[in-house]
Formats: sequence, structure tokens, C-alpha cells
Amino acid sequence: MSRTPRTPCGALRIAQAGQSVDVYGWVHRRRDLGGLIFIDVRDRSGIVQVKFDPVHAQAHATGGELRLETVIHVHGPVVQRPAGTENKELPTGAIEIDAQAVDILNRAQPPPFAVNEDGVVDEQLRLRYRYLDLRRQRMARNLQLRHRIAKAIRDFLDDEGFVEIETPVLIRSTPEGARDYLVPSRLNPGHVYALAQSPQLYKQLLMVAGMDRYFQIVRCYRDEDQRADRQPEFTQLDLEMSFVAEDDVLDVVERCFAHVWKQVLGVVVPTPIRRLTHVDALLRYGVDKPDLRYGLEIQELSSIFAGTEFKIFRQALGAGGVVRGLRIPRTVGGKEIDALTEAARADGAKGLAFWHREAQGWRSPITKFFTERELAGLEQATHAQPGDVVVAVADRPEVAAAALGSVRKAAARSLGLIDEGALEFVWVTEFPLFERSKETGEVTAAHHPFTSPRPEDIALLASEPLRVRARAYDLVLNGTELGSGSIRIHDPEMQQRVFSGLGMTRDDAERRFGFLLNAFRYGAPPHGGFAYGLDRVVMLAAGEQTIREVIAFPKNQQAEEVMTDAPAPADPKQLRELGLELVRPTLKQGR
RNA sequence: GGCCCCGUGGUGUAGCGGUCUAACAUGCCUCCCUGUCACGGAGGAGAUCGGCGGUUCGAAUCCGCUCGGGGUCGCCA
Repeated sequence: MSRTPRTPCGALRIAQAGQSVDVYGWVHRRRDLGGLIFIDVRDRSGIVQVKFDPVHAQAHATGGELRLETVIHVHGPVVQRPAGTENKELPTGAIEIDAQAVDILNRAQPPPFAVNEDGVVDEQLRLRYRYLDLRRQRMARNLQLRHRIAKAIRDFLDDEGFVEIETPVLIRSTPEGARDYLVPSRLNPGHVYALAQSPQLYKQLLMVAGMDRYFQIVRCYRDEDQRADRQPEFTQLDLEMSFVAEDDVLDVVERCFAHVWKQVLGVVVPTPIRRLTHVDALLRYGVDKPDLRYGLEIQELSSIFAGTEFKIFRQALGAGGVVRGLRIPRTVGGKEIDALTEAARADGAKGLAFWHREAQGWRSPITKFFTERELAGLEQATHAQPGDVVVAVADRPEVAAAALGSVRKAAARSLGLIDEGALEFVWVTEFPLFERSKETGEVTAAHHPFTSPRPEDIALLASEPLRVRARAYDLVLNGTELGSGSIRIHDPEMQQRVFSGLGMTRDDAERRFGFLLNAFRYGAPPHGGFAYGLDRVVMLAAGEQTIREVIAFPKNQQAEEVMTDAPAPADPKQLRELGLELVRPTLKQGR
């Protein structure tokens, strides 16, 4: 048979009519009419119809043997389809290949699930036969989308003068942050590497090295429990820049996003992306990653109820708490109020006050406890119209914020206020530098310990560390945190002060981060950067619900790769070589 | 570790105390069919309902435990 170059199936158009071509691919579908046989041949570029006419007896006989997913090579001319038989659903629908010869390159067993459609299939089964799953149109599209996004990022950053530099995956373990994956060192018995959770320190050292503008599309490893948007190994777009302040980093990142969305999806992301301080985000939306596809802003009502007789509000305010509420521009029934109350309770609120705004005034079980003045104030603050409902929480500021944040989200969902097609990016800036750990009560870094405090708050470092704001920022899309970054510390003394704010002694700091402090002593430029989860971004761009749908070979919730059955029991010989011994060699039961 | 959801021929579903010796679609096998495109038509094979135990005269259907999968909270500096 001929050896002309391979033609991608999906590329054939009417313009190629008359040319002889060779296509290679999988049998996607067969329609055997008895005489004529039609076979759709698929490769990753698309589908083309091949006609087997009894005139070409040899080819026709082979065509009759073909089964789904058989790998074939077809040779023949591209011909225009007879008038009226074109398929307008297919890009290649105006033509077909008139098979003069066909090779069966490999026969296929019937697949365990339909490869030629995108219907729902048990995910375990899909993962076990991932190579078949990836043949399906949706997955092939997702992987190619991912490639195009990564390429758009690289093109953009290259144009902006960034250099992609690889950093080590096997690194020193640091106890902060997520649990590390450990890798024992054969040459250093008893010593371990950790798989990098992020290239953070290396990229800062690249700035000290004068690389100026660095980026990397990099695999990161975190040994934590899995979620729809969390895998043990995931990919970050990581970047760092020297001689910059917040605006410079935000500008590059948002233009990069705009470029990617334009290039890949043809969608315009308006820039500059709006910004919100962390304090405002909590006050107005109750969360640090607000979904701005809908309104329902939270309002501060404390001053209105400053002198209230209503015991619940009075007690909350007396204890230093706040009263905040939000107006729901709809009549909400008792059942829905119950659901909202449940949402508020889940975040620690004791309850949810509510008032129905009617033509004649307010109606609520608690109206009688309020003065005319208070109710007038409520009306003025919320601009409630007849038919609206106003809900409120009285509690400590953080509880009120969280509870109303959840109420806001639940109300938007149940009332259908979310515009699913909208893309609402927002920067959340001025995060706190430190936070108090919920379980241990210790002061920990809110972002990471290399984040610079805001200059005007430096004086508070020793006295009121929790009030210090950081030069840190998050990028949020539709209520999902895409990534975060900060302007870093580049001064060894400042770095020491932040370490000591975290309870580290000078010796601790020198022992664990001496290399960084040392580097800063040799002329470190001011620098800052950003990183975001590429898997999540691709997931959102693809309209998928989990990042597993945009990863070729993902792991399941137990962090297993079910196709190759990893992880596998440790080989005693390997353990011996590493100087390791299992304390409790309990092995999971085989499947 | 907690909570929630799911588990019926290869695949996707229906059935939710007796008429289920389990239905439908698709896939698979055989035959017919020369313009189909989720081709069409005729016929056939294929599941004891994840597993174990219990309730009941009777269980795919109810209950308990268990295994497997997923979601989520904790966790993810």
C-alpha cells in the first residue's frame, strides 16, 4: 500500500476533494448497509467518514470485518459527498474517503465502556482503563485545552521577559505547611528528602541570583486528603519578579490571565481586575474569596442597634460583637429561612434574625422588640423594598462575617441569583501577616513566613502581631481561590523579626533557614511573585467539576493510581538498601 | 477521623417487600439490507441485584455490619 504522509482525520475539507490520502486511526462507528459500509475513523484531530464500496472488493471485505476501536490505515481519494448526504454536524461532513485499500493495524477487544460517546461511566473503571477514557472526545479535548493554556502562559511570559527555570523536586523537608512526601536517601542512611510542595525558596534565591523574572510550570506534592480540586501531585504556574511592588505583580498576572482567556477561549477578561482589601471582603461578603457574580452585600447594622432593648442584639453588642445583615430582594418562605438559619448555625451563629418587609411595614416575630427609630434605621441601611426579606446575625465579628457569608451563598443559590456564564475576577489584598492556629492557638504565617509586612504596620510586629497586614494578595474567580502571592522580605533583619514573630529563636532560624538569611546578606533585590493551581484554572476553563478531568493520569481519593496500582507494597530488598525497616508491616488487603 | 451520597447483565439506568426464574437502552454474536451518519430490521447470548448477617411465610427491595467509589468537614504555611 502507498506511503503518502499521514493526513489527520479532522483536517479534511472539500478543498482536498480529488486528492488521494492516507488516514490512520480508530474505528469510531460503523454503519454496514449490506452493500455500502460506512466507517467513521477517529484520531485526536477529529472524525472522517470512510466509504467502502463493493466496487473495491478487497477493501470492502476487510471493511466488513472492522469492529469498534480497531486500528486501521485507509488509502483512497477524498470525494465530495453526493448532494443531500452531507453531514452538517461534522467539520468533515462535506466529504468522505472512498476506500481503495485498508490495513488492519491492530484488532481491538470490545472496550469495557463506550469510547465513542461521552456518557457517564463509573470513574474507577475510567481510571483503570484511562488510555481508553482519554480516547473519548471530552477527555481528548480537555488535554488539548490544557496544552493550549500552558502554551499561552509560556508565550505570554516569554514575551514579558520571563525565563522558565527548573528547580529541585527533591528538597529539604520543612515542617510548616502541608504534610511532606518523604523520600529516603540511600547514600545518606536515615536522611530524607521531601518532594517540593512549591518552589518558594528556590525562586526567591533565583531573584538573589539576579534572574529578575522567573517562572515555572511545576509539579508540586502535598500529602493531604484529596478533594475534587486537590491531588497529591498537582501543577502550579509559579512566577517571581525583582524590583517590583504589588501593582507590578498584579498587573502581569492579570494580563496573563486575560491573554490566556482570549487566546484559548476567545473570552475577554476586563482589566484591571477590581481589588478588595481583606478587611472589606470579610465585611461585605463574609469570606476572603467572595463570589461577585451576585450582589447580596452584607451591611454593618451595629450602630442602628447600639441602644436596642432586644436582648440577643444587646448582649452581642455588649460583648464587643456586631450586628450585620443582608437584604434578600425576594420573598423567602419559612422553609428557606430555616435553610438559611441552618447555614448560619453551621458557622457558629446562634441564630438568624429576619424581617419581612411589607407594604405596611416590617413583619417578624421580633419586630415588637424594636423601636420605630431602629426599624427606620434598618430600612435606611438596607433599602429594603416591600417583598424583601432582611436577615441579620449578632455575634463576634468573625462569626457574624462567616455566618452571613454562608447565608449569602446559600440565598444566592436557592434563589438562582448566580449567573453561571459570568467571569468575576477579584483581587483580595492586604491579608493579615499572621493568624492564630485554631487547634494549637499558636501564631502562624497566614501566607508563608517569607511574606513582607506592610511598612506602616511594621511597628506592630512585636506588640500586636495579629494586626499586622501583609503585602499579600489572592486572585479569586467566581468565589474560587485561584492562587496567591506576596511581596517577599529581602532584608535579613526583617526576616529575623518575622521568624521571631512566629516563635522561632535566632538559632532556630539560622539552623533551618540560614541559607536564605545568608543569601539576603549578599545583596538581595526587592522581589515578589505569585502562584496558582494550573489544574484548577484548566478545570474552570473546561467547565469541569474536578481537576481529575483535566489530568491525564490522576489519583483517586485514596491517592492511588488504579491503572498501575500505585502505591505498591515496599520490596524488602529495596527497604534493606535504604536502611529502612517497617515497624508494623500491615499491608492493605488486595482488591 | 466525622458527616452525606452511590454500588442491579460489558456500559448506563428502571425496579424499592410477593406478579422479578429481574425490565429498558446501548454494547456483543448471527442473519438481512448499496447513501448511512446514535443507519435500519429480525433473532440470540449475557446480571441471583458489591459481600456477610438479620427481619419476614417471602428480600434486589427493610435493618445491621462490611467492602469499594465519590462529595464534604477537619487538614491543605
